[in-house]
Amino acid sequence: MTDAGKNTNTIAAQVTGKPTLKTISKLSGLAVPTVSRALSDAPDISEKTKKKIREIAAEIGYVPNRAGVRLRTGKTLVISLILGPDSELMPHTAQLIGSIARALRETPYHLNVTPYLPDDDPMKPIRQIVENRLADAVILNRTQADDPRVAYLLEKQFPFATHGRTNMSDRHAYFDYDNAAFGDFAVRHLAARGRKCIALLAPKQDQLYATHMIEGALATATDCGVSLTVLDDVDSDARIDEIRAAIALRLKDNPDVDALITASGVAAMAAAAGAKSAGREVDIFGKEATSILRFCNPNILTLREDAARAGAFLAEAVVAALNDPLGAPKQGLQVPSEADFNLA
Amino acid sequence: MTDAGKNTNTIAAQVTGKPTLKTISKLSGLAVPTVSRALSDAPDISEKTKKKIREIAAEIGYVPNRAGVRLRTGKTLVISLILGPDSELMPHTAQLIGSIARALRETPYHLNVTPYLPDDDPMKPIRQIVENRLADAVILNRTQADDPRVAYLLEKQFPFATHGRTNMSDRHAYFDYDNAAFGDFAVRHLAARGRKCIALLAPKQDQLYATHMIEGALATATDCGVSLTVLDDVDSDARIDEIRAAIALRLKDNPDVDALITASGVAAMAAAAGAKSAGREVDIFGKEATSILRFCNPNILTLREDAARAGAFLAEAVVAALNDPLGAPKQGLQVPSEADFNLA
DNA sequence: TCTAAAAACTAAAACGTTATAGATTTTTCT
DNA sequence: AGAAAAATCTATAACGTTTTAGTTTTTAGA
Repeated sequence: MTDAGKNTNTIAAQVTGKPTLKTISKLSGLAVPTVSRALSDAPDISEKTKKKIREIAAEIGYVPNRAGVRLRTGKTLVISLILGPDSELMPHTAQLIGSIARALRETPYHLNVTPYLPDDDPMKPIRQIVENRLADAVILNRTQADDPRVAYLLEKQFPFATHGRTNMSDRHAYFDYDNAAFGDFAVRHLAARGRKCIALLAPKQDQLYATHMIEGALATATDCGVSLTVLDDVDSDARIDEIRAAIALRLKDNPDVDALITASGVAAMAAAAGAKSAGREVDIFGKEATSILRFCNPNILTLREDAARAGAFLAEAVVAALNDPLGAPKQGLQVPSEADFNLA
Repeated sequence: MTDAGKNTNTIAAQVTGKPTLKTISKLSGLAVPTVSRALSDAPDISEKTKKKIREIAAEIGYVPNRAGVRLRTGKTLVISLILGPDSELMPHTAQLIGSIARALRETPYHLNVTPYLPDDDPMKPIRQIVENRLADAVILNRTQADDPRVAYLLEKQFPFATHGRTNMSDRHAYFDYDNAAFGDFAVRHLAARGRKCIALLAPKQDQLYATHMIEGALATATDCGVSLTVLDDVDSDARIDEIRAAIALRLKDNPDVDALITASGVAAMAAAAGAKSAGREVDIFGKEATSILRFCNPNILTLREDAARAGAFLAEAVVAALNDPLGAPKQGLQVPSEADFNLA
């Protein structure tokens, strides 16, 4: 009744099924390519036409069919996050994933998770993605200094960004925690608390983050006039019980150590337990994602690593690389600040 | 030199670019649709032809182009995991994601992560996926008893599986932790330790998992002859400091309580802190994902919730639903066992 | 006013797949 | 052997998009 007098119903009402370019084409009387070019703001379409087409598209809620785009252009509109088995155990991985996915919502890209197993070749998922064009870009979660995946992606000129630096970092987008600044901060703080003999827990493998941490810590230790030992045969990525046992042993070997710096919250916890079992009273300074340690073991000093920020940055970096393949890769560091610090 | 005498190079060597059905068609002398039907094991292709085509496909490493399939069939080969903002804070979310993705590797499906924000309408991502066919199925991470997303998906007959039961659970695939058994286990264990007056920490909202926990705990409490109080105005999902404060208050109100059951590891930790600040000596029994509490606070009793198993199950369940839409939905419960138990 | 140039639009083709309907070959039956 | 039936294969078309190479229309220039 209400619109009985009108001979033109709303455009939207005339549409049945999911709208396509063809729908808009019929509605506007213009050819399909014209509609396509209008929506992509091509220069050879008049402003008047563009406006009309955009209006119709908005009214009927046109959304491009991804399969069509993908088939025609070869672009997948997918960004793949490569997840190693250790990633799943890191407390901040979920935040990383969530924040990447959330940032990508502002873009046409969707986030895809590609896992590999401990006994898998880490190259396999990457190669599959590149060779079968399963994604337009990838994000690597935990990189090593000399990461073969990074070398491969660089060689193939496949867009990517990494969480963690590598030896090839000048050539790719990354986000990393500033572990040198962390080392500095930790040593400075421990020195201010009157500690004189600090030990730093480093992984067995030659990891770049450990290198940075050690560099930062060593420089500041010299500065502050405290001693710094690197316990470099303890694997921070090892199981918590192993770390505890190793720490206890090391403390016995180093009777003067009165403070410990660790690379993760889990290691900090293990260190606290190890110190306790060795009957030693030491300060522990760790880096953690959740700031739950403050609660669980208030004697542990921590700096918070912001996974959400990392994810948002990586998403932006990788999209920037896609939009401008020749531009300089976006690189970010989270410099720890007082605000990230959990006082004991 | 080595193969100079051969007039037939390997087939693979003749192929340039990414192989398609057309490539196989040319190589085999058969029409493209024949190749397609052979690879999909259609009944009207001879075994001899199938064998030949499969061999060629294997040799040149043919992988179907997803865009082609998607455009033609409407199938996306994507399964989407819906991630709420709270999911990111749960310690087992990363494991859940990883295990789903890993299980899907055995299938043609890829895992896609779709997040929503605290102030977003939780229905929005679901509606987008269903309306724009962005995935063939979805997995919901944390469901409420009366989840509107579940109602919507059921109405639309869109395939899905949930992590956590709902009021409509008989009609959809799910995996859940058996919280009734957890309640039973916890009460039984605490009673065996000589505790007489147990309090159970339940969320403010009417959550199904809490209902189950309470049911299980109550029944067993009667059985064991211990008293059980439900502290039902404490939100287990609240911030850790709030829980601590609330617990401390509640303990003062209930001077006889000598044990606490919580739904999560975080809550258990908060409860431990609350008990301490109230100057009370109580047993804490919680459910956790990482079994790190045993290390961090060895006084907390926990049962381990296996997120990896949940993920694997959900992946299988959702693929089963896609393969057989009319079949009975797959439903799984993780029944806690002694093996999952961390002794104090 | 007529022509040349610029602007605005369109026709056709292609990306890789699969469904439908039809064509060919082979087998079976009388 | 010939016809009918069964088995096997193929031609065509379509999914929705964008690119290329036009074609038509408008504007500018003389």
